[in-house]
Amino acid sequence: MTSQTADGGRAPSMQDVARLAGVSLGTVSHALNKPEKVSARSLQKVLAAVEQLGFVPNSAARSLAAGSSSTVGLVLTDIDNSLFVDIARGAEDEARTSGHALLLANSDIDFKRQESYLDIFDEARVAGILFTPLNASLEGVDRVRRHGRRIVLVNYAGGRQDCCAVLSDEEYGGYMAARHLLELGRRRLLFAGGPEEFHAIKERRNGALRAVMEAGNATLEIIPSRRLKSDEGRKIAAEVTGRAADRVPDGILSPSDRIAAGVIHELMARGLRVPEDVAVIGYDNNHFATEVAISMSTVAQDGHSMGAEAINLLLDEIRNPDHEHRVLTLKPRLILRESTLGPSGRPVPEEDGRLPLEA
Amino acid sequence: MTSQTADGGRAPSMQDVARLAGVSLGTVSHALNKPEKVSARSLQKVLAAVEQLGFVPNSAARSLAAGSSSTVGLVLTDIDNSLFVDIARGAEDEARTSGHALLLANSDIDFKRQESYLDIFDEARVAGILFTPLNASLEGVDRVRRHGRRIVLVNYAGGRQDCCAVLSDEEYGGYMAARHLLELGRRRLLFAGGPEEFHAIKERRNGALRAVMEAGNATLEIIPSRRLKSDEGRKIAAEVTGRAADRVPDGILSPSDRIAAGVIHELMARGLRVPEDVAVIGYDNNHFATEVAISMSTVAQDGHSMGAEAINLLLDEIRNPDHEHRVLTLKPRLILRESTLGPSGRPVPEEDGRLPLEA
DNA sequence: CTTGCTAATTGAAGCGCTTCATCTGGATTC
DNA sequence: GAATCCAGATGAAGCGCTTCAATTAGCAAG
Repeated sequence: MTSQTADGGRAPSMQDVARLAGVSLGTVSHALNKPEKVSARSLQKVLAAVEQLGFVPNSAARSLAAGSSSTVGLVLTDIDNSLFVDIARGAEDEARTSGHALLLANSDIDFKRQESYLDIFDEARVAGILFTPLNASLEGVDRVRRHGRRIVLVNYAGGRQDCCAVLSDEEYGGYMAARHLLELGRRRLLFAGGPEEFHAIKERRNGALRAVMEAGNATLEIIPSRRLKSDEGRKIAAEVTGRAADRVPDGILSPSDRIAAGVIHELMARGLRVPEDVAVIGYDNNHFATEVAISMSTVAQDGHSMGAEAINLLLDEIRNPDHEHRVLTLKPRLILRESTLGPSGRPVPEEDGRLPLEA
Repeated sequence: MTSQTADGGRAPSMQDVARLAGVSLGTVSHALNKPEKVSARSLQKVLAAVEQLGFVPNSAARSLAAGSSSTVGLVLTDIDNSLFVDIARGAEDEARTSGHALLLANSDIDFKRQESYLDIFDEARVAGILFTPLNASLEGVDRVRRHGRRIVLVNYAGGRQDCCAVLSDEEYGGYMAARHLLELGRRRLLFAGGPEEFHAIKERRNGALRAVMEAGNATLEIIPSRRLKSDEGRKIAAEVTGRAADRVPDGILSPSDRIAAGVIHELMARGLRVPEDVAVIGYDNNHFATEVAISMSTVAQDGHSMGAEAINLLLDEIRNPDHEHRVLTLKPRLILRESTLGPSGRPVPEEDGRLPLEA
């Protein structure tokens, strides 16, 4: 309770604590880090002194002396995308249970920032780094690994097998989405939007294609777009509704919820019924997916698990001397809502029998 | 280019660089930190050695020796709310221009996490902390300040004048929103949703009340809700549309875009026209505010400026010996879209003559 | 009362850097 | 050519902690 204002400016050090408690420096350190190695009496005295001085350990000194710190750094691509928010939460929860703090850095889809934050964590000698890289390049990964830093890739790995990674099965997600539309009886499918140079989007498209091929009697049209925003969806919806009736798609899947939201709203504005006339399904289960005019079916990647698993891989790499790198690929889940099922809109069991999670 | 794998495991230190470059330790340090104090020849040699060894400075050692680090910590309340995302971006941009890195920590609306991250930044002896506190308590602020840590409050300050803060004028935001509805000729206003114990929400309500009082011939009904999610909005909309025609509000303002989105969608689902029958305005200009069925009018707090200004206050506190604490209160902006203006929906100049920004 | 052992405690070495007082050597001046 | 300077370079002292070898205290057994 009692703690004194910084007299003399300097924050109290362990030395000060030791003096006040009448024990040696080493004992204070032990008392704070491995209390079981210290007599109850000393422990008592040390804690009292800590309290009285308002002592806060200096983590710079600690990690300098110990050779490494206990915080984990997470370099995020885009804090505005709820997938990454979920990843951060999952990582944070898991890190916390093992006594590690998680610090975030947001690269904001900027390659140079991404690299610079990698370096900052590297310089800070963090216990490890979780990294959701941009497509572009993984050179930063090699750089920090050369310095002995441990790093786990999340959400994208560019095919690397030489470090741990947690991925989402994008191809399968696209497959499930298309297959769901096909099972609803839709045959003229449209894959709406997305820049093809993104690995994830290409995969989702491939998955959709596979489902359509399997079905045999269906078609998949593909209209790419440059960005992933909702106006692209509106534009695409406007275009296809202008067509002859037999060329209007009856099922639309989009690699992003934003685009899907644009599609849905534009279709409705033009008098088409969703899902009766056109069923629409998005991707990502963004946190706003239920705030749309009609709640949106989508493919959910379990960001929380991705973050948590990534931490586990990292901890194994840290603690286990004969650690072997592993790449975990998590299956996404279908989440069915009104935009494909209609107002009855309650979730139905998905393929493998589990109930999809409600957001 | 050439850099060698960690032989011997140990990362190369400045000592190693000095040896290889054939200069002293001190010279290496100078070359790296204040190159102008060093001859061109030494600089050359040092940089070459750094390159060859793949040397990365140890920031723990640096901040231990220097007494403080150059990173700034930002403790965020809720990474899922785009206001905080904007604050983070603004802070990050501004910090970067002055050579400070910004590390984020997400308390996820959890008081204990919030306090623990405050401590982590405190222990790391960061240059300063930006803090968006929960209502609950500001005791962590006092704790870290006692240790000499500098801290700037963002978005909420609980009336404190003894530290720097950047706030948003919530009362004025509520006032503007209500006043806008009144200027559209609406007279039966409804303030929809929000837990009243939140300071910001109470303020917004007070502002709305003030506008209605000023108008004289209008009424403001208030229906609180426990949470800020869209289903609360749907519930409220469902309730009021069930009423006798002359008791249905013709203008609804909500302290959150989520609630407003629920209101809009439910009204439309029940056959009411927005904005012809009921004009609706939200609050926060969340990033999904344009992904709604009809784009949503809202009150925008300029998170980016809040973050940037907070960094500036912090830097002044760090650098300026006769710094004085200041509380900055930023005015929010009205952003007018279809949900109050109708399909013409283009932005009109706001009160002070500036054009509202499009999201 | 010894002896032997373990549990606690101690103090010093060192982690990798910054900084400051000190020293060096070449250019400048008279 | 001696005296004066000053940019540059140097090396040691510490920053606050962890850790380890060495020491001491505490206690049961003989």
